[in-house]
Amino acid sequence: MNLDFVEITPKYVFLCWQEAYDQNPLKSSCSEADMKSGLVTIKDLARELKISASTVSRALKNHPDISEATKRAVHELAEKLNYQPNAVALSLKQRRSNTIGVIIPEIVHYFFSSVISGIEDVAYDAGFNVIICQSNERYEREVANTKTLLASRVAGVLVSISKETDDFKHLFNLRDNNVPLVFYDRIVPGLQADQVIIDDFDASYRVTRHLIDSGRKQIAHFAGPQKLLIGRNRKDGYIRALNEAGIPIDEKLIIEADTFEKARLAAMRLINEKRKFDGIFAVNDLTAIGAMQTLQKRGIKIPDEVAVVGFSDGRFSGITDPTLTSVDQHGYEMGSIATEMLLKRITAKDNDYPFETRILNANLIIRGSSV
Amino acid sequence: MNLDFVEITPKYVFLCWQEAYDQNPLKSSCSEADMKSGLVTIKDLARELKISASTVSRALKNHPDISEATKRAVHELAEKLNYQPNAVALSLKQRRSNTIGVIIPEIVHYFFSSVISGIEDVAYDAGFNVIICQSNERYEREVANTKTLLASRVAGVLVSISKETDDFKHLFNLRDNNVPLVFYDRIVPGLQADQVIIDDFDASYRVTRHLIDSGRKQIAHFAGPQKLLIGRNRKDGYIRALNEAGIPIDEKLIIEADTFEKARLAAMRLINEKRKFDGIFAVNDLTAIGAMQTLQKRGIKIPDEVAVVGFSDGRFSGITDPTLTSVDQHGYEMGSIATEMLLKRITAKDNDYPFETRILNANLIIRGSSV
DNA sequence: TGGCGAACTGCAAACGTTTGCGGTGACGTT
DNA sequence: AACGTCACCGCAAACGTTTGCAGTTCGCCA
Repeated sequence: MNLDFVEITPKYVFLCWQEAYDQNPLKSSCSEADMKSGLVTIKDLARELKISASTVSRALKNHPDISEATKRAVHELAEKLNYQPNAVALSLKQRRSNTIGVIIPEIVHYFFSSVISGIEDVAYDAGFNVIICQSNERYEREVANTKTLLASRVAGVLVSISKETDDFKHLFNLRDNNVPLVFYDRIVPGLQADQVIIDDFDASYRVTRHLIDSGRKQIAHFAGPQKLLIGRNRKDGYIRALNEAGIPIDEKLIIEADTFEKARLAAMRLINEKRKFDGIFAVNDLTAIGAMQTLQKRGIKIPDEVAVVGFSDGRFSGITDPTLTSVDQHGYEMGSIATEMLLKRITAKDNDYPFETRILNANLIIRGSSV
Repeated sequence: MNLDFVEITPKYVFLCWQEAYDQNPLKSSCSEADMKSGLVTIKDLARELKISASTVSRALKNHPDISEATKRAVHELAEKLNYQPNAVALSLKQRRSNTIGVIIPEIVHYFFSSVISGIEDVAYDAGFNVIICQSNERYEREVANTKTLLASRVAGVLVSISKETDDFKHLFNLRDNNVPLVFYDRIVPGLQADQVIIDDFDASYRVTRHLIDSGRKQIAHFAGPQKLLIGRNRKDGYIRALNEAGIPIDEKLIIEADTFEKARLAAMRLINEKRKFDGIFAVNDLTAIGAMQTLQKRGIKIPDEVAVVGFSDGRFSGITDPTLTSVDQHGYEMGSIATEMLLKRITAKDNDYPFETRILNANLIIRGSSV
């Protein structure tokens, strides 16, 4: 990490700035109440108006017991002194914060950042904050995250487990402390809980069907690791479609290759071994793009000679040439739906309705690489 | 948003799961103390051990006043009952939470999500939580975000302003309430504050120098909007390099085009108008990729006939053919450095040391499209 | 026997809210 | 004159911590 810092005042950066904005017109004519140190509190308002804190509290939320005159006075002063309710005091009182925790493997992925975006939007609309914890795919870190969230007394937690995680005590710990839990994308096998996942099997099935329907007969699959659920489900969908169409499975056309580089090598091998194939279904977009590049370099026309389909990785599919047929994983929707499910549990009076599993049907998006 | 939900129990999803994990060995032999409802508190420990809460509190942090015996007993019980300190009570007491707020335009961008990642890692190591607020590039939302963060009594705020924002009262509001502020990437003109930014001018200058040094003489610039600072700075760096090399500026070779589609059109136009050019410096990677595609479609060899350089957008540069020379914007470092600056301010006893502006030198990464 | 540290531990207040309950006038009704 | 009603407001406790200060035991020494 060799960064160079230039500690000078930037000359060219502030080329033509307006005058300094550095005078603030607000906060001019206020009494001594808010000058102590921190922010102004209900007590400050009460002292100023010579009424009790309870009255101020009630007035602020328009409780019917309070006279119009008092309400007006309170609201006016609150406005003037720029009163901001102290959420942490409230959280303490209610024994729960209006914050939901998110445990996420790695933010820096299009899919996961879309999920966060969906979470954030829904939570925001419901008046909830979200605190984000990255596990960085580490089990230890994930455990620490649950402790942090527990300490913050979050109202609920959304979690997608790390690749390392195969012990779930920390999650049970959350549940045992009555913290509602919703899993998204990477769920915990066998744990009774709300969860929302993608129907990988169905999506892969439809991808393969699409290739078959457009006349392809020898379809290769660049598969993901078979120890991962998504790897298995995607391969199974592919096989199912082939079976249904009466196309025999050719094991030589199924290659475990889930990265850009591996895909290039795999495609190279297929060509060098002179295997016949007229379609490739890759387990993710990067893999598909790697394959495409190799094919094109060998002069193979896409989609005329070989159709290529990817899976999900976000922003890439639109910028390849030809554009890449792929599957939309609906990260944003996954995040927003998971959050809705969580909020439902949080606000439910009796929390013992059955757990729900939502399976999102990923959309096949047909682009130039397959038609 | 037409999503199909399959509400059935997934048949194929749980193919070969192990037995249900759904028994939790913990939380078996505990007294009635933690059975009330919420989590176990210091008071619970105190009641159980028949000592005062103060003693428990002190014992937990190994205060020298407390006897070894008591400490041991407390720690043991805390462990047994799985005591988790209540961070919100602490926050209330300290009149400040150990949380830092982040205001970010849009999470779903490689650059910004890297920034978050950097923030999260540093904050985590310092024992701070981060609560994320997306402005979605909206002024209104940004204002609401500051209110939220103020209500949560965050210890400090990291902010990158939205594209809409040109009124900064809400930020002054934060500052007036003694909330330390650090700006990253999108700073506020003229506001005295800590900030960390990228040296766009220098990076562009070096990009252009690189093209010149490798023998290019007619270099086009696909520019960003000139009302944005980054647009101007990047163009200025380009011009400076040309000037220094004694190459005359050809206004016809400077085209405002900052999207994939606009770049394709712009490249098309250059070709159709039969302009001579042997290099393109694009204001971002997508633009560069759009240009590359058009060139390649017209049979122009990259980099032999025309060199192409992009700027920063993350994951794309490695997967094009040829791979794209670009500039690494160091999002992660920007996030971590900004967080370090913020933490320094938060923990400083006297907070009136001068504001600091850190300018990160973006790295030029030379790849296949320019050599 | 009284005094004096030393070694522990507890009391109580505070952080900023919310809320059940009780109180105080004013006014109208018997 | 006594009572009830109504509208409005305040008391106090609670949420879970921390911390200055004030005890309360000791043992020890003079």
